[in-house]
Amino acid sequence: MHDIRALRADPAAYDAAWALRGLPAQSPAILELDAAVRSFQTKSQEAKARQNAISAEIGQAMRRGDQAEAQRLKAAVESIKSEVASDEEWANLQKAKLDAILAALPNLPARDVPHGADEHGNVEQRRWGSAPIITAPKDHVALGEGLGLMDFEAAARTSGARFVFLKGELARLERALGAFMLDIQTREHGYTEVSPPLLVRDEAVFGTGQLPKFSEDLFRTTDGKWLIPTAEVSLTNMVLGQILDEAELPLRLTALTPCFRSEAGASGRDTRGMIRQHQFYKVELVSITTPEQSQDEHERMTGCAEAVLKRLELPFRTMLLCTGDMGFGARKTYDLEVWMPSQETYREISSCSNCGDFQARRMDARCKTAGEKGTRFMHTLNGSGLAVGRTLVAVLENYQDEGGRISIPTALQPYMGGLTHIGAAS
RNA sequence: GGAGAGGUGGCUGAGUGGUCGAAAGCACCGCACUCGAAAUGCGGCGUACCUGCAAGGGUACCGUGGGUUCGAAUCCCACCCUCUCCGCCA
Repeated sequence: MHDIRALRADPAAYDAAWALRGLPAQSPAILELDAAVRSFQTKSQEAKARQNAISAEIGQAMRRGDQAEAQRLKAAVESIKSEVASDEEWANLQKAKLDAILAALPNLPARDVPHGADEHGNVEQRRWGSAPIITAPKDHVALGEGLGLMDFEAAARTSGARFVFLKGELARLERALGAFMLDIQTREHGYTEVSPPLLVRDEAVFGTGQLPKFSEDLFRTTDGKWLIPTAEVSLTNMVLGQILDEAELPLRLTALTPCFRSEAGASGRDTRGMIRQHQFYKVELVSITTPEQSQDEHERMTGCAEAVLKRLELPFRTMLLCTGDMGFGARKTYDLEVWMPSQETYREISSCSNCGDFQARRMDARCKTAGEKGTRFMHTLNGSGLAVGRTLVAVLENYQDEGGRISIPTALQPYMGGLTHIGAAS
């Protein structure tokens, strides 16, 4: 959500920032509605003040038993009443239009975000590790099915496209990865582990920005709740409507949860394999900070995500997303992309965003210093640390050998009961 | 799912149609007293928005949204949430 007062003060800056995201100028329509809202609000409030004054007089007349005077005043208030009602109705109507526009407009990019129309404008920040040398690498589907531990056909029968059954060591590998990541983030990076609700209400999904614009990307239950597309929704909304003491910040929260996405706009993309599923596990990182802390926290969080890939010895690169490729709520985003040997390319495995006060305004989540007057909106950040499904794919592909066996990354072996390989014994 | 109770300011808790944005207590802030502190006394102490150069003025908010009324924390309707008991259940 946007600060209408800041927009009023410098509409050109807003239009310029939205232009970087490919949007036409928004401020003329917004300012016109805003002016209409305020003029009718002022009118109705002034009329209401007159009405309240007369109502008080009626009270006094009734008290001293002057029925005639009371009746006279009641008649006098009639016309004011209808005036109040019509002005108020019109103000509310314009306000609703204004809110609808503001709620659907994306966050403004931070100043240091590179300009660009799409992913080609993203800028590589750093690169870690080197691609393993594998002759004729198989993709994770061939590997998983070859091991007899990955079954897309059975999943299609039970659930349709974009689902999978993992079995045996692969099911365990998924569980191991989740636990491994969670342990790193909680024990080494100071995040508090949370087990959050997977179903949330409209307010929560509005707060993080998936509603009202992106409802078609989500699954909805018959009683009107939403399956979370990421634990970001549950975790960030823990502060919905709250006022926190700044001394408590930053809040660092992490959760391992399933994520549910309809992938409505992605038909035909990544149809093969586990890259793009309706359901996947992810370890999410969320930080709630003061306005001063969020920039440093963003770098820190990105490092927390990178640490997992380093520990697993998976080659990756860190990209700074350009203005045209960022998500709705983000001011600045780093994507982590892991090397996928079968595709000979890097694929997104984590996305770390600083949302500034954008989500906090939508959630009405504020902070204050104890003893001081006034509140400020918090800053919120979220990042994957990491997407478990895609990490599993990356492990399979990067750790395969010619025979289709998978060696287990050293750091992960304790989580696999000491197992060193999946596949034929050696 | 059935029956009942209830949601008031940072907290406890009064208030069932008129000067209630809301008693009182606690907490907090300032001042006085004190060498200092405690205790005590006095004063202050919500949020958002509109308007105004400012001082100030105004509107709204007692779970949420509607309604009745000249006037609603108080009456009516719907919804949300919490608690108790019964049933069912991982």
